[in-house]
Amino acid sequence: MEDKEISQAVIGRLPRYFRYLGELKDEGMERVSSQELSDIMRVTASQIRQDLNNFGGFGQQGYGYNVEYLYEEIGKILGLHKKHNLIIVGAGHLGQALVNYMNFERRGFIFRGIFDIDEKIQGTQIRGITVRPMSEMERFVRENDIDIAVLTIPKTSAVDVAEQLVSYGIKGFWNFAHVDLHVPGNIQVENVHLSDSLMKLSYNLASHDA
Amino acid sequence: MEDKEISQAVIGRLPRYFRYLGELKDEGMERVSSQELSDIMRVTASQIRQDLNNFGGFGQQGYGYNVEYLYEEIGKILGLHKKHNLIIVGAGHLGQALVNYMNFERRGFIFRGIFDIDEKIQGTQIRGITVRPMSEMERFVRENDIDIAVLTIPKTSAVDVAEQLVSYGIKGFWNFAHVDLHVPGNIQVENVHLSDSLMKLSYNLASHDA
DNA sequence: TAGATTGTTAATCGATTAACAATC
DNA sequence: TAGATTGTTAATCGATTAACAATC
Repeated sequence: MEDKEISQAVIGRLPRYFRYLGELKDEGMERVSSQELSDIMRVTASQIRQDLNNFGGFGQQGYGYNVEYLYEEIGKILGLHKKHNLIIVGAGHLGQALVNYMNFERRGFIFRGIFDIDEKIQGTQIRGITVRPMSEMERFVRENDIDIAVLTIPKTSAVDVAEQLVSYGIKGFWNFAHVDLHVPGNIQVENVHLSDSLMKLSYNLASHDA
Repeated sequence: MEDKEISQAVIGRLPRYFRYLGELKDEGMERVSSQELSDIMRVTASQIRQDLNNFGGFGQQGYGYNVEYLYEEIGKILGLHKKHNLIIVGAGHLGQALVNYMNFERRGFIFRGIFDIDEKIQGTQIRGITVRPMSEMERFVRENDIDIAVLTIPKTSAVDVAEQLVSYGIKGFWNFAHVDLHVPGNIQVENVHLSDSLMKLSYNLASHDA
């Protein structure tokens, strides 16, 4: 979509800009300067302007940025104007928690199906969505235009399942399994490694006692 | 604990080293060179050596690194030899999922208490832990040597609750609320912003269609 | 000893910050 | 027009990679 490759450092900051602009919008704020946003978000004004200018000139000299416009534009950059069809693989506690969290749907990420190997929960429903056996996964993915698979399964099976899903046409993974997936370069993987996150906290707690 | 400040970039890579070394150890591998590890983990050997040397010389010229020793040392650096007492604030689906995930306890993160404002679930148990009212939180934190609070509450209350918890003596937050906490500099915050993560995936999917 | 591989210094690359001309 | 603030170039800072002497 864009010409030059944008660094992941910049992309990682976009959702936070989006969040703060959404809040300012809800507060009825009409315009904001990079300096004001800098004060609120505690990043440099320079970084804000540099980041935004990777995608175009959204501001106006002497005025600043229109809050609602910038909010909408960042939303588009993030692809939030597009709908995504998701499946969850692994209907354990975490998988259920994600299905039950409504805010993702508000942003266009729609849970279409849930799959699990456990026969005891197959056929049950989670927020109105039936838990299906893995054997139905291929057909379901192909017939329902699924582009994202959420992996909330043990790491032992995650790599294999991911490989299968790639062959079914999945384009992106939201991977909660504690393992690195190896997928072709055209497939996107976003990892959420909770234990890694907790270990970072642990390190920072320990090193602060110094 | 360490002399010079280590960058968060390095710290962020430690859990991944730890994970791979644990796997190699389980496979019975005795020694590993930075080059071998580089091939497996797909990072440069140079980066591995640089990262490790922030904390000391764990290897031996001509030999490489002893897998088990390095694994243990990184564990210590990450503070995993210390126990942490945790409370969960917010007993919704996500809070419950975290309590039910046993692997954190294996690493020394022990869930001691669960708190929620919803009277209907107060008194119920999640994996043997009673859900308590918020009014009991202060006493519980002080009497049970709680150092980490896991926030799985809506963002509207997270900032206030965090401020209270700081006054009760909490040292670190594992924050799943979609808001930035403002806490004193001696308090550690590790954020898990799931919707930010999903937005990054969305961006990368969209930009790949280009 | 010879070969292998670390620890560490130096070179490169990329990201952040500062500065300011362009312009609303 | 004068003031404000962007867009963008230049300077700085930090992180990554390369190279190699030290050494097991």
